[in-house]
Amino acid sequence: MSKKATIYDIAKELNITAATVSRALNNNPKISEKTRNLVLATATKLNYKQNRLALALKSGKSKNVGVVVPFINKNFFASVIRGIEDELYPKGFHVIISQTYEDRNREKKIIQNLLNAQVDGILLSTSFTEQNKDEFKETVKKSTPFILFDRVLRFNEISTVTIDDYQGGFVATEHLITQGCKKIAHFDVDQSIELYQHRFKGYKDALAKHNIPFRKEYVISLQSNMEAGKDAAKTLMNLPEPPDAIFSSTDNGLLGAVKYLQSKSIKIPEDLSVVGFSNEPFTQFMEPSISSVDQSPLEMGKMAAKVFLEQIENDSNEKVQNNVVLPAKLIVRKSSSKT
Amino acid sequence: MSKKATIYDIAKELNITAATVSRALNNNPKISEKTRNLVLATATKLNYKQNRLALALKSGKSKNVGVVVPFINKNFFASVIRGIEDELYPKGFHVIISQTYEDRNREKKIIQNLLNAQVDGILLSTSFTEQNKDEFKETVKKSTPFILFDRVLRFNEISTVTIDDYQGGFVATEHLITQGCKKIAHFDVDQSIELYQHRFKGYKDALAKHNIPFRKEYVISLQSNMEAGKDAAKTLMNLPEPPDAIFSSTDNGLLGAVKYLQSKSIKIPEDLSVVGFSNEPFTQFMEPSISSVDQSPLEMGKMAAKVFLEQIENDSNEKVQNNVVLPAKLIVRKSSSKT
DNA sequence: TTGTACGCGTTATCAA
DNA sequence: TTGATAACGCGTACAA
Repeated sequence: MSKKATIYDIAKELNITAATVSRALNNNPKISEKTRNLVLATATKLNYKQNRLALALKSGKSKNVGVVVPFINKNFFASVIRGIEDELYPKGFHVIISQTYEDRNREKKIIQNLLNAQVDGILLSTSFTEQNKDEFKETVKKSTPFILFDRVLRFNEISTVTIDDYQGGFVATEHLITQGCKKIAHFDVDQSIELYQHRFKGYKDALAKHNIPFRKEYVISLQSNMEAGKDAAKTLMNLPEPPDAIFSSTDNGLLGAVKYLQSKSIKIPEDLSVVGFSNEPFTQFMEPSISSVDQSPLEMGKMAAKVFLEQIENDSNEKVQNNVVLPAKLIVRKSSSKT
Repeated sequence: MSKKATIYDIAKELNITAATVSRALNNNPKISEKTRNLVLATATKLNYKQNRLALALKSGKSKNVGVVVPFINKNFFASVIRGIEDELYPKGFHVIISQTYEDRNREKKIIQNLLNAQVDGILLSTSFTEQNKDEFKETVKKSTPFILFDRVLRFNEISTVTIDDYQGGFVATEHLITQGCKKIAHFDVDQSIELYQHRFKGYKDALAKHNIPFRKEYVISLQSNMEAGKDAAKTLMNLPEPPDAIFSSTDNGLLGAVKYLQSKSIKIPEDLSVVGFSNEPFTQFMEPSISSVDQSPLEMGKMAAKVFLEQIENDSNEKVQNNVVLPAKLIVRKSSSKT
């Protein structure tokens, strides 16, 4: 058996026609029990396997979905993908992975590419921002369903899955206040990205609720990496009145800050309490362990997949838009537990 | 433009035939410059995009490769996948991800599934072991190229990409000896998996080279998780003569051990030095930071992809078997630096 | 240089 | 109940 068996091979074997074989294989009622069994028997005998490509071409459904993220090997995205896979694989879908490196041009190419591959849908965490929303819109105006997750842009026709970043920012900040902190700084990343806007707003509103004045010198925008975090911490501590807490929208930035503070013998949480965002794995193993807001990536992936499934079931005539917001859970650890 | 444009649409537009359009699009020399430009112009005008499915069915090449790993959201595998993607995407391949959860039955189904999808190759880290090598062989005896990486089984016709686990085990152990450790324990995981055999052998040979007697009570087999690591450390420390070092084949197991040792106020590295394996991200952020053997997952992914590419270029008549062994790099950190 | 005709593997429609 | 035929979108011998 050099070549793969087709329905023609099994038709020839039984002196019937391929159409009949196809019917037998697909549980079509219009066929005699006898020939069906015959077909099934020779199918296994010839080790026949359905060719998904042919089926896809014929049906117009490839049973593939594209998943596009900035980086595959970041814990958060890897876990989201896992959630998507978990949900979609049992339904017979294959997941095609691509990464953008946060490069918008690359993202456009990737989307085009996936569309050419006739994927049945695209789940993506975009690197486009409010500034280039229109450009993004152009590459998306297709009949193929798009689901945006985590890093999203809002359009009337496109479903999104996010966590409640506002609530996350609010709860984290309020927690620090409850611990007795009064001078709470904030690490922001990029206000042209919705989720950072929301975290920032949560922070501000929590301060306001507790009558703590907002000070703009306590807010630093930084890249999401250790070096930037170090610099930011340094800047803060050189202030005439340094903060007694940091709520960071990025765990990675916070990591750098913590390392810097420890090098300066500033005690965490006694001298300064910190809470991060993302619940990166390292946060729980550090000394002290770092409090962080969990984004439940697995659930987010599953939810994105579910929204996609609903979308393609719903007689595609009218698009159902669905904006799911998952809860954000603050995980309190030593870095913000003074008692 | 509700429907996607095909070559027929653009043919009709120009009153030529689809064949001519196809030629123009594929840089076929047998065509006049004039019609080519005409075709190209209307192609962009109609927003034509090649249907990969049809091409795949026609050519027998789907330009998809399957990647199968135990878990997507483990740092090591996520990074391998990233390496594969980095290498394959520029060559026009799409990467289809699947995870087995270390379930052999699931792995078999996944492979079948990918084969039905007509992937051009499968790169996988298998959950089959020496004991069920034959069963694995059966599901693989296909014309589709298979590349095994990290967790491999050896067959004459199948290429593999691994790191030098033996060398990793050897160097890690010798490093501990150099640091003055004389009673070096070993955390093993599963001797039916080749890579753990090799690490174990490296450990033993390093001891032998330095005339340190091998003690079998110093070797513990455990699951790759924190709880198991805790128990293992406890067992070791309750020995009449507890070790002064641990070389662990698993970072995760070692993590549990370190936590246990610290809870017992055993100082690392002063009282006991440790070296792990995998260079998991958390190892560098812990206090003390943990020495570990790096597996260069990115390179492994790239290499697996390269081996695959060679394989399909080579006029598939004779299979080229290629067993690549990447170097293992010991990363020395505080947990094994006494000076 | 261009057109005609066919096949890749399936399924769906119509006839028998 | 089964067979013949067309169609999905593309590339490519072969003929013109």
